[in-house]
Amino acid sequence: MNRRNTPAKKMIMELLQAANSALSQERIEAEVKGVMDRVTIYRVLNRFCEDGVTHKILADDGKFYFALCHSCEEHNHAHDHFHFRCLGCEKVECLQEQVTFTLPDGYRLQNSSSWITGYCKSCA
Amino acid sequence: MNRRNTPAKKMIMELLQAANSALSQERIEAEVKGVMDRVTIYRVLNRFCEDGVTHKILADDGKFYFALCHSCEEHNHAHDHFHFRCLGCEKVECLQEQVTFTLPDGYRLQNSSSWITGYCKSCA
DNA sequence: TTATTAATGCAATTAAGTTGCAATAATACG
DNA sequence: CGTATTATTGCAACTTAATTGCATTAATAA
Repeated sequence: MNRRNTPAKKMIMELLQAANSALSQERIEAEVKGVMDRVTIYRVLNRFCEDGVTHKILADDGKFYFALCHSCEEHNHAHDHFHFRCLGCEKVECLQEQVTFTLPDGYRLQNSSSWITGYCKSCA
Repeated sequence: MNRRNTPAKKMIMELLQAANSALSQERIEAEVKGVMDRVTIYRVLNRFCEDGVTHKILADDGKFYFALCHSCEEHNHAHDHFHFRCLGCEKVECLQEQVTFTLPDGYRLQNSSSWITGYCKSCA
């Protein structure tokens, strides 16, 4: 199952790199308008995730956002920071701010996900 | 538009009170099995929200969970705590643990939502 | 006891994402 | 370079969670 280098894949990768933030399928679809099918975008993004070059996070708007893995170790994506979703430009970014908490006694942690919405510097 | 006291409404309210945690429509539907329509459950729950007796929160599984308002002031629901969703019993509960963070300069806060998944004391 | 209209049930729709399948096109190999 | 292999694509159809339209039912005010 060797991956192939297709125009769709290249274009989506470029968008992710240029954005320097997490993008939703919806957003990418808007950017590539008509160049490729809706489903292709989903499939390319999910393949990126399988390959560990991106990860997807479910935002507090119920949609998935895809971002390039930078500080993610293989199959252990770093998510212990807050995610910010701008209601203006709709960009999603990772904040420096770490998420910290202590679980009640006897609880076992599996995952955590913290979202902040508002307006980013340029949109405020 | 005066509200009426229907069996559906009563039953759902009792479930919410008994649960002492946030419930999804799915969960409520399972509990009332066949007594009322799926859509009715959604409508009752959403009316509760309109009336300020419950609030709904979108969990990190993409589903809405409804909980009675206790420490919520009118139209200003208190959410500055972590929410815990148990992967075993599927219960959602509010933790004591407060969510704290400082936004980068120039950012404006609108809302925040923090979720932790794992196994609660009885399921661990 | 009846009239008003909120609430319900059922079918259909929306939104985000996934799946099946035949057609297309990267790429490995002779 | 030409061909075979099979990953990738596009289109239609499906899934899941939730909402909407509309005719019918049933709280409740009179």
